[in-house]
Amino acid sequence: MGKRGKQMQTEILSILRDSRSPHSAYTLLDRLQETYPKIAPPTVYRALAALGERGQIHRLESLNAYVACQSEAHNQTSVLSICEDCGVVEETFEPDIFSRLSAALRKSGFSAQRHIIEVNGICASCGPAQAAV
Amino acid sequence: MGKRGKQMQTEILSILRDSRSPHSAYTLLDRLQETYPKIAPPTVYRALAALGERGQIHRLESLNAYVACQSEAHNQTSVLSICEDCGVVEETFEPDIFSRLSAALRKSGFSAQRHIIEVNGICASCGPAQAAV
DNA sequence: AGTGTAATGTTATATTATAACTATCAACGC
DNA sequence: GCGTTGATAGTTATAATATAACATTACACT
Repeated sequence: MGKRGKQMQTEILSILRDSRSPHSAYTLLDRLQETYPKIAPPTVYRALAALGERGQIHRLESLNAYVACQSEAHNQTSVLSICEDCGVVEETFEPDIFSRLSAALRKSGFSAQRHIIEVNGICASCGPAQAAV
Repeated sequence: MGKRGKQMQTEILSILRDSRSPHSAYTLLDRLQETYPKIAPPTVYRALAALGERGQIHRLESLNAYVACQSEAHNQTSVLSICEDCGVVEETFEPDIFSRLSAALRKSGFSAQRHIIEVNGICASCGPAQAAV
């Protein structure tokens, strides 16, 4: 990994950390182009791939977008809950659910390697309890 | 819904049911064009949307692809397990896991509406037990 | 410096999805 | 029957996401 790659990864991570909402690769590209006018999509995708491998970001498969990992312990599989109202993504850890899931699938001979759990709904700040206030 | 729309939906459903592996929208488009040479992407996407709403197909968010629902009871949320080796997708029902997941999120005020659970791994036919045979 | 390898840059293009507009057709009141 | 309306489908174009393929640079080692 060269200097430039690291730099891009750091920039992307800081953009993602500044907001709890997901950003698409092209939103990130636009942001990076403010500083580095000439970068192209592969640069962003390479940085995203590197960050993803280290567990520093998560890809939201249902949105084709990316968020920063909110935990210290990267590479822990997590549940990503997405508020349909405000767009905020929260990360929660439910190791028990993952192991049950793996166990359930193992019964039919399936060996789980990667779990993708995304839940759409309404977050605490947007929910009816808040709306009523 | 007109005649043509229904026809497309039926065709797509039968293509998807003929294989347990996911098909992309454009693979389906190619297949449909063998019979209806002039159809365009929106036709396919409209049919997929209608089938999806009725729970007759599932979209694999992590693959941007579609499979037929394998259950009689559509609209039951299911776990989709994807074999990384042969590509086959199996659908399993774990209502208990979904309710635990919703319950866990509810603790932090999140109200779950839609669960996306996809698991990548190796299926029974491709697993080490089989490889050893 | 010279060579080999990995990282980055660049161009082009593939893949997935939808917007926006037009045409068709069926149901309805007249 | 005839026009009006609203829903469905067709068409064209383009947006959004992602990667292939190749050129260039940087860097480590000799």
